Amino acid sequence: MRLTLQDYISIKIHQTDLHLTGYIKGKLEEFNLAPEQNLIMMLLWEKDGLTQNQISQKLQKDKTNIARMASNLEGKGFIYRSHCDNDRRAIRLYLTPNGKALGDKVIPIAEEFNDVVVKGITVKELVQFEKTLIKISKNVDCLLK
Amino acid sequence: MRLTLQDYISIKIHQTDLHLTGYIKGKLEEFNLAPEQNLIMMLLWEKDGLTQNQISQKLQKDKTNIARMASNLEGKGFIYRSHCDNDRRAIRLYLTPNGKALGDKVIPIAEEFNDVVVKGITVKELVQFEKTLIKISKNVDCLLK
DNA sequence: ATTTCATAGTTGGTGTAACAACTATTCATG
DNA sequence: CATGAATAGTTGTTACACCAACTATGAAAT
Repeated sequence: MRLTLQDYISIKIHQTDLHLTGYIKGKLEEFNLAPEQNLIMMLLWEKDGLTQNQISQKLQKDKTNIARMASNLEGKGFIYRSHCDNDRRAIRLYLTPNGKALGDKVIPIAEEFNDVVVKGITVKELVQFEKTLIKISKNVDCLLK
Repeated sequence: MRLTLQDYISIKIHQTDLHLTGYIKGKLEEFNLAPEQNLIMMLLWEKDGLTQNQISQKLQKDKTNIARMASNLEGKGFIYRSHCDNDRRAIRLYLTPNGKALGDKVIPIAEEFNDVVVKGITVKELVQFEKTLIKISKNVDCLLK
């Protein structure tokens, strides 16, 4: 029996992800911050001065994406980049005063966003959901070895 | 208490989606077919001659994306485009012999992909997972009104 | 110390997504 | 049937995601 597109769980996940991204994109628009750029900022608000490589690992993103997003954030005046003294290859990202100030406005929005997302979902349900997500991730990760 | 990035369910969904996309991308590479292009092909293998607008609705994608992907698929020789006789605005997509032949090879891979994704997950667990996904989608959809 | 390998980052290219502005056709209404 | 609204598609722009190929720097090994 042939599957229709709607039978593929991967497609449902993909479409949900697009909904989520679209939603948060709208929320962040007024701050001139794109969703993935915001993730870098979230890391820096937590710990300033991370290298691009550290950010790349934490966000599980390609280093090329981080480089371009960092360049973009620098252009917007939220961060500046400076070569690391110990290792001249590495570049550390530091918040500008503007970037620091932005956190006070954006962090509450991020937390409120999460509240909206999980509304009407019990803790138990969410935990089970995350378990299934992890199973799915692991099922396809085996390719990478 | 401040959330770390890993506490955001949306980020977990996003990263799982990226894993899935990366996996299927690898599987389809040898056929010169990108993941989202494949979705259009899946629809056409099911029912040939759909308009771009119909495809756009079925895939819940922006019409601009469909237009460009269709143009791409035409360039690869898998489909051809032809203005609809009843409505000169609309463009129908038709499989070429090459495109038809591709289905015999790719459809089994798509179904095998789904098998891999849901491996070790019970039907009950999957149903619950989908319910939660829908809840999450609905929670952010309210913005659109 | 020199060669070699590994690591951090950049650049170029392709493939999605989403939005705005545009053309061309069709429909709806007076 | 003429005008305006709606619809189908295209083009341009921005932001990711990923790959390959590149530079620069650092580390390891003989």
